[in-house]
Amino acid sequence: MPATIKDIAKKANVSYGTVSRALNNKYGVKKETRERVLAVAVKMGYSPNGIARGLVKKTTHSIGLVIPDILNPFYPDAARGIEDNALKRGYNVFFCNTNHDKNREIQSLKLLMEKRVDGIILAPGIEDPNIPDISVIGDIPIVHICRRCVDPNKSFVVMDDERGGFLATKHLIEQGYKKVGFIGAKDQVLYLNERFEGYKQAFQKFGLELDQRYIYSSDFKRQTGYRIVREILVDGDYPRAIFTENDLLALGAIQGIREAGLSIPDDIAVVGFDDIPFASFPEVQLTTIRQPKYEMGKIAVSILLDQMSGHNAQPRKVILEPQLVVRKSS
Amino acid sequence: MPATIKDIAKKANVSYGTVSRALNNKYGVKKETRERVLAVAVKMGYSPNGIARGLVKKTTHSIGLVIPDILNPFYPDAARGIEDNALKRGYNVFFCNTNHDKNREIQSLKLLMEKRVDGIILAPGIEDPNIPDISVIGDIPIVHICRRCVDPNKSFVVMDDERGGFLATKHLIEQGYKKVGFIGAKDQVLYLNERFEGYKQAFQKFGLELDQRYIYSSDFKRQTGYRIVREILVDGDYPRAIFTENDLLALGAIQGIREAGLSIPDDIAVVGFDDIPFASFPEVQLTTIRQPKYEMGKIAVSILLDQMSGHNAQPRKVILEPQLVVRKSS
DNA sequence: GCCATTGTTGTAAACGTTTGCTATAAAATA
DNA sequence: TATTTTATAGCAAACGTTTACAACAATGGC
Repeated sequence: MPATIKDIAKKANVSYGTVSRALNNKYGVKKETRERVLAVAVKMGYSPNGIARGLVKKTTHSIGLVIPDILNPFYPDAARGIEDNALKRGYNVFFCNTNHDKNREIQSLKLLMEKRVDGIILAPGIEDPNIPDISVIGDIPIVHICRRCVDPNKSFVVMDDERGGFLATKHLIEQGYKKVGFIGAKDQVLYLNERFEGYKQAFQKFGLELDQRYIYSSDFKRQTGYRIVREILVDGDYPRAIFTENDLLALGAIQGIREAGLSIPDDIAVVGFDDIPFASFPEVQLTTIRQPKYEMGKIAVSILLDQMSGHNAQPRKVILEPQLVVRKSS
Repeated sequence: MPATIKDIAKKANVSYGTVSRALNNKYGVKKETRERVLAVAVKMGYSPNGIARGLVKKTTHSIGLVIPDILNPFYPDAARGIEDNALKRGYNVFFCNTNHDKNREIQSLKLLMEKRVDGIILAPGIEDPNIPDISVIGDIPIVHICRRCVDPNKSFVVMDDERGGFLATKHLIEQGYKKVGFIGAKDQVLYLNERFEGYKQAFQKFGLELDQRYIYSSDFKRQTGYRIVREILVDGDYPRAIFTENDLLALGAIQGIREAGLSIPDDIAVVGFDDIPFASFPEVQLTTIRQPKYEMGKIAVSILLDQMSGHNAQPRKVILEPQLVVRKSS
């Protein structure tokens, strides 16, 4: 329905090849012809058809973004870093939220492949036993964020999660806590859980014994943090400090602790991970490990664009430094 | 680079028209031929080229989503409702965040137009004097959310914001507060600010005089709510209750009030708008007006899809009911 | 005044599909 | 057996661009 290049050509009395050249500021068209064509184009409200263009140029100027949970405030921040920078370079981003559902992750990647996006940024969800099959995207450039990709040929931008876990746990131990618990996805996950590794490492470093009773398996949801804490508090046998794999879990835990009539950090200290905006609110004041979320997205885009251009395209592995932010919950 | 329909045709010894029919389960191809073709296709790892398909079918199976601020927790919720339902029907969504920047909104819409998305869901940002020009999208179906579109031919899904503002203010007045203030975007916005209207309406209904001193002009950011409150508290002349245009402003206001050593709701009561997840956290317990965010996104998608199908395509104006959620901040 | 050069424009193939039309062979009908 | 119907498959146009190549006129050098 919108005007095409041929419509313009007819109105301007030139061939449509010339129109294309005029519109794209290509060399080889007389100034006055170009101006006439342009005038006709704006008068007809011409909008180039990216689909047709994509077919011949084999590039769509769009990238795909796959994340596991848009409701986790970590991701909107990263998404913003990605979208800001993509748009700046003229790229649109296809956005896919998987709810940590592996099948949906695959489905999304397949759709992105069919859409022939020029590149993909993937924040994988929880892994599950049927090995995640990234191969559905053919050889579309991809960069992983948040989680290292085992494939040595693929780029990623991650935090040093192990160090983050270490810093958090070390902080708690140094505060004098002996019984430091962990809440996180230690089981569902096939790959190494680095934050958990860092936790264990801190114990080792300080010569403390790991107590399996205080390690609680969980997903990434606030409610789960809440539920676990309520359960262990009725038990009576609970740790005096807790390191949680993300801030949402920490917030749930804090709620559980408070509702049980205990105080933070006097009865139980809590340290989270991510530094989502809410963590800094005066009502919360959660000690946590800061991730440069926006930055992470931004870097991922520029790596991806390098990869797509073919220039500077060797796989890059970026590991960002975590930062302990001490607030009042510990 | 990926295998095309012609590659398959060659391998399977049929014409490429037949391959297309086989792949799409069209009538008119012998069962064994179809199976042979399908086998070749999976062996070659065929992925249909949506670009080429889009060119001939004039439909891309993708929709655009334009929102003003992904960092406001209201929108991820709505985005999830949109993406869930779009994906269910096989549609991908192009995601655009505008940071309340009108130029960027236009740029995003233009890009979506070039990408020839089948439909658009738009949550407009703050309006500004140079009239927002939606016409860049030609006649792509569009449905507005969060804000009513004046064009009678366009669909929208909104809350009854005026009623929401009324309910919030009424609640405060009924609690016995006489000096009820307002923080929100009363100035930058050209169109009628319905929440503010509801606020004024409540005053009228209770026969109270509106006090201009307690009406504060603001954007939608938490920091702004904080700043405004700090300013008015040093002033000394401040309202005893505040209705803010959204929850982020309320959270900022609460922080400001607490940091000034005042207590909520004893010294100042606060009511927000949106019911973002944090509002219900025990640390916050913000009284607010609930918006059915996920639902809103979901409805928008189904209206849009109707519009796109041409069936059931008359413009629909959906106005959802607000719900007052009383917590501890009032 | 002839040839080479330059600047401008037109022509047509290509991108990877879908689909209406035609062609063929087999099956059904007369 | 001759004719019509049906099932299957091939052919080619179309979608809206980009771009290599050819065509042509005007210009300049000799």
